[in-house]
Amino acid sequence: MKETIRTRFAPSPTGFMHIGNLRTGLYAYLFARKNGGKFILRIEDTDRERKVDGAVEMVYRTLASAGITYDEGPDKDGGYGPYIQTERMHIYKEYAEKLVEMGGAYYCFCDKERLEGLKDENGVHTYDKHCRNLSKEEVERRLSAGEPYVIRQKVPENIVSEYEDMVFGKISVNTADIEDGVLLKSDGLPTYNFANVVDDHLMGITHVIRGTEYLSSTPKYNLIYDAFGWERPHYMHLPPIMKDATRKLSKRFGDANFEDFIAKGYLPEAIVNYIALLGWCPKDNREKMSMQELIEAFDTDGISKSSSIFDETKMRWLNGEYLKSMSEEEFYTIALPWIKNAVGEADFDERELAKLMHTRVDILGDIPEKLSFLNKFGNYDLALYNHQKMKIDAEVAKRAVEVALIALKGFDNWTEDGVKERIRRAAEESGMKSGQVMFAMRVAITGEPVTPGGAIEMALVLKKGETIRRLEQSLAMLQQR
RNA sequence: GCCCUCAUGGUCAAGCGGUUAAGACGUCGCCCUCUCACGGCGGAAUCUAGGGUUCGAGUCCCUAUGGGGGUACCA
Repeated sequence: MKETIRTRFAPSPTGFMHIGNLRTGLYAYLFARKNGGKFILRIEDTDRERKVDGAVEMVYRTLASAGITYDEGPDKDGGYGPYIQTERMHIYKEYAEKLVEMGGAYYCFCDKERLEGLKDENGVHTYDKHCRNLSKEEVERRLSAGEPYVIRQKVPENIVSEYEDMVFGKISVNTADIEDGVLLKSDGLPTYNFANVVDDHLMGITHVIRGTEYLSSTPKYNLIYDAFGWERPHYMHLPPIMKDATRKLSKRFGDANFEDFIAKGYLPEAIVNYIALLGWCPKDNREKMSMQELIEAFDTDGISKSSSIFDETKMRWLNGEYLKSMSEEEFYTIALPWIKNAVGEADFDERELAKLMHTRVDILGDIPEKLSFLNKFGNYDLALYNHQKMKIDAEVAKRAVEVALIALKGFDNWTEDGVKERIRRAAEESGMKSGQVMFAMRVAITGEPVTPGGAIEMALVLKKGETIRRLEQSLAMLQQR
């Protein structure tokens, strides 16, 4: 029987979840789901210095919002727990000692000063294996004398350690380039590397999916698996997501985290969809895909080896596609809070506003700016009336605005057809083109060069009273020039 | 320094020894049109460089260059 695939996502709770991190989790999730396996969440919180309060909750919230569900985790026991690293602390020492017994590691009593002295001209130091061959007796003696120690990995000398990465292919490193790294620190806690290997093994992880920063150190981890006599997992290393050609997306790049994008008015599905495409391409080149479609299409083959640059412009577009594919009702529901926020106390028809916004925004955060004309009207530049193609300028506009004002002042059928027809007739009667009148009217009642809709739409949204008031004010401005 | 690794338009990318080198975003132009947007149509723009291998190389090999990562009692 084929083994059940188990992948894990192991974030450190050091703040918000950034996009690169989330993508790693997403791929691990997709791979597990695609292959009918299990996806496990493990919290790696051993770095007490960088630990941030509330960050674990943030991980839960982000995954839930992104639609990434896990089968096992801190709050979902699957029999391989605990799933929080600090709760597993007792395990590592035991395994480190066991490894010493098995000959894969050794006690080291070298102090900081000695280690410092090992640095070469580049400030890089490589441990000289000073304690590697201490006699059993000496180790016992020093241990019982209470000397501080660490446990180091006993890396086999001069062999080539290699493995087959699922995206990068064969990776091989000569052990001469691998130092006898610390597995257990002098405070009795494991180093990340060691904790990772032990946890992955104990949790039955079959496929380790993580960033390329571990690509070249994986042979070292494999040697630990070997020393324990454990089966090595499969590895899938993912290239980084960059901010630009030379800089990785980092937590310092403020907007690169999930929550901020949500706050800017992005849809979680769109973010997930976009990041899925950063570094992976489905066989059929589809772009807009639901989570279910991503799961079905996901394949290791389509994963790229080179890093990719995060392009918010494209994510905006994708988000816009999601918005546009919504029904009027759906869009209204999610846009309402943003519209309310833009409109404030003023009384406008939010459904109409939602309709106007639907095809005009890529992200919900664009709404307030697009609706600013509702509550803001005052002196504007009369040059706005210049439009060559419409054959119009302020002089022509004066007549046009007057025509519109007269036509609408006593008019009560304030509907799209009603107002439109009225303006059309009035234009005709005055010998002007209806386009000219509408153009001028639109500017006259908004004071904006660009508006989310034409004169009629603006008039309907502003309602009669405000429309007339603005027409009068604009006419006065035009007459005074 | 040493080790690992990557390299197709501005960006994401397809390509798997023979292609007019896809597609998408962006950009530019046109159409639609009361501005904008939506929608439709069209254009410009890419194989880092040099050596091999081969009848033939974006595709395979080597070198250089550039980028990323590692080289910690960080993760």
